[in-house]
Amino acid sequence: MRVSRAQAEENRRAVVSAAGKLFREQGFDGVGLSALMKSAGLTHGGFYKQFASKDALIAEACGQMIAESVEKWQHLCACNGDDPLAALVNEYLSPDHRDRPGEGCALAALGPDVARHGAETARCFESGICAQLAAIDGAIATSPPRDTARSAIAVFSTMVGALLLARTVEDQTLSQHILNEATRSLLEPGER
Amino acid sequence: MRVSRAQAEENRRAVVSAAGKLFREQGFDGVGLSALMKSAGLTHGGFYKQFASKDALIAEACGQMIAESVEKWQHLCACNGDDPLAALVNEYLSPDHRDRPGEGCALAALGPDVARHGAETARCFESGICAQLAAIDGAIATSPPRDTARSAIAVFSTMVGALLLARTVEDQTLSQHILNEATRSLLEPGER
DNA sequence: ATTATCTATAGATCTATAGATAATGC
DNA sequence: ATTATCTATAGATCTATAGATAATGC
Repeated sequence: MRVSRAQAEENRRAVVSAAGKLFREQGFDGVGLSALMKSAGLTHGGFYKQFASKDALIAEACGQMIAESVEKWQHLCACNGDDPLAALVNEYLSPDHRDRPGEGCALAALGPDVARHGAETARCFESGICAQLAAIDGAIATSPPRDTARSAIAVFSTMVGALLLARTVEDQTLSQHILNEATRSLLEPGER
Repeated sequence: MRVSRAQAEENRRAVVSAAGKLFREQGFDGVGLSALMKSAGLTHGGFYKQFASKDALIAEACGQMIAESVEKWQHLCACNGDDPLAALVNEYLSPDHRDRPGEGCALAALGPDVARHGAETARCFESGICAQLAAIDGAIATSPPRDTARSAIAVFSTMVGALLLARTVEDQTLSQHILNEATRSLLEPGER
């Protein structure tokens, strides 16, 4: 039943990865350790050899998700030097991102869960938010001027809020309209 | 042990009201029926004489929360005829609203929970969102022109997203900065 | 010999139900 | 007599732990 040290480490990574997906889809309280371990191909008994508690896994999964998001944003900016802001906004407000919360922005999927949880996960999200704000600041400076020159905080707020609205609404037409309208308001060209 | 019909109806309202507060504070999955009934001054055994299931209560509590929000928004607009948009934004992005999710916007507190839940609660939120968008549309038309003439969807998205960010962040200074910056971007005066 | 994972289980909590109780309302 | 609420409990699930098992790694 024992596996090699390398395999064990990969198993551990698989658990953290499965946790990231399942938490975003169903919330911290919506996933039990049994289902979680099963989703990583293991049984629940082995959990506590890898993690001190469910909260410890939550903290680690959050760190992982945040790191991935920030990296993805920086990559998007680097690959779209002529208009990085458009790249970020179009990606973030795409139907694909809306429909796959398990692989998307942890803040939009778990924000309220994090606010209810301990300070450790909150601080983790905070550093991610700051990094994403910095990415937007950089993107604004590099991108062509818009009609409505807005701060990074205003841009990010609009993005997160629009995604939340589009996910909450049932009517697909309205949902798409929200994404389109938010995108338009963030990217409409200016005269300067 | 039995109470009068009027009292029973008031007890029922107390349960729905307590549910609205506790759900917003701790999420649908974070509150058990036992704690919920206790918070309304009753024992858990009586729950199923009043509600068909926990899901039924969730749907009813959501309807109640949405109705209260919409009414509050309309009242705010009616009482601030000279600049209803400023009234809405200042209220929504106030530290008080940020710090009391149990009495605040259900969308910001429960958006992801609703998206994970059944279609019934989602439709309930959808009608509330439409009503709030209509209120913003009316407010924009009545309020003085802003530098950045934006659609109701963009304004609402920024409001919801900023509240979510301000609640997630741990650092109080940053949290306040988010609220201030979003408010400024939504209300800075225009020339027209 | 060590240890990653497994099966089994403890103790708590959750949703839901059953039957008892006692005050209302006809 | 009806019924709103109570106590008690069933059955499922949740976090966490204990001890068994079998393959790794020295």
